[in-house]
Amino acid sequence: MEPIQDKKTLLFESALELIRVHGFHGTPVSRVAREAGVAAGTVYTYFNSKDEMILELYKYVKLKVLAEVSTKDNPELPFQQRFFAFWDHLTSLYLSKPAFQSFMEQFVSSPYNTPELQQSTDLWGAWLGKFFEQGVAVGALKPLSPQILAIMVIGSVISLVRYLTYFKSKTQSVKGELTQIPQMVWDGIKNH
Amino acid sequence: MEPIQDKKTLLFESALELIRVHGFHGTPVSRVAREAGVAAGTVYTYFNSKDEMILELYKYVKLKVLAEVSTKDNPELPFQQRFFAFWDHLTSLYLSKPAFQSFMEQFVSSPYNTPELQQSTDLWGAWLGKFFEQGVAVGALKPLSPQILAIMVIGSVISLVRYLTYFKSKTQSVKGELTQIPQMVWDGIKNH
DNA sequence: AGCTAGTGAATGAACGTTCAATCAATTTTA
DNA sequence: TAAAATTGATTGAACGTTCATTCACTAGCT
Repeated sequence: MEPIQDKKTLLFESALELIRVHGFHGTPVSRVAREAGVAAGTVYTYFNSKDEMILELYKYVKLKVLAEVSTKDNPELPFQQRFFAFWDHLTSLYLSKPAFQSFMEQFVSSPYNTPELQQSTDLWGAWLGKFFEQGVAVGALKPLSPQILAIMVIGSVISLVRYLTYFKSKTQSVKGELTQIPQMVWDGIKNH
Repeated sequence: MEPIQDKKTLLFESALELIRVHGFHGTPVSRVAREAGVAAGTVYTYFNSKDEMILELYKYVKLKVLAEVSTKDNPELPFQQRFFAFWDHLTSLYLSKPAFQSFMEQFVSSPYNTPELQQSTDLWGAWLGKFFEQGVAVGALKPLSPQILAIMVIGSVISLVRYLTYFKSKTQSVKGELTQIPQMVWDGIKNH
């Protein structure tokens, strides 16, 4: 846990956790404020509206994910190794911060998300694009557009994490097999 | 389009479309009623609460998906062929009924969804399980648990459909490559 | 003193839900 | 058969609550 920097971050973290449990509509602004230790009105010195807060929260989380994954990537390594590391980092990030995963999923499937928003400058998307581009460039990946490759990979990570979240109990039997998922994805996207 | 059977179905369809556009919270019961051509109070002769309506809607949609996909499956065919047909049917169902896809995504990532609900009897999940089991049994798929295989496949379908929904314009460049996604998934899960 | 940040009670709109009244259809009675 | 009674679905105005947002006021800092 990094130290809380400013009040905005405090509000973000408070909102994240509440939204994970209760969803957007189930988390009143007043509650976000209270959990963050401030009064309801204070939220409006940092955001113009609840909607704006949620939009900024989305950008905040995306940046955090980018920071985590990009820092741990080592472009010197052979691409296959980078891929498995990437998979691992993203999966464990989501598993260790369930509020990230939950919020992102809720957000992208909500009316907050629009084609315009998705196409606006998106550092995480850009980083992903470059990552898979490099994989293609060095001949490790099938010569497909980075977007298509990202679809494959991110989709599987999300499904896997969701599965683990909803079937915590049942997973004893299949836990051993879970490590095979990145291998399968790799088999699907690798060249030859 | 099948003819509208009863008022419940009418309410379901009305709710589906409204939720697709405005989300759960953005669609008041009164609006669902109005679009269905009934008064607000009428909704409560069919459902005990808005929440209950949404839970039933979830089951309704899952059954529709199951009906569509299972009817079109032909167990006589070689498994690889069944797999590509399955992929195709599920993808085009979601693309042709955006409200299905949108509602299901919103639902599963919302607080409505619980581990208990996911583990309660689920015909669609059961059908999927059997489908992939058969693939393993005939030696077409890697010997993994059906759940794991389902994660891989469904995850990619969802990501693909979501991508197409949010990047309608950009897809000209990559559209040709999209057909390669099921092929990649197949490469990942097939035996040897 | 002046300024900024923070407070939290107050406001008003929106929403889920209720319920007395209405209506259409069906059954009973004469 | 015709009138009367019964039934149950439907209506929509009204209720109570919740919540986002505002704002007059306060606290703390320089």
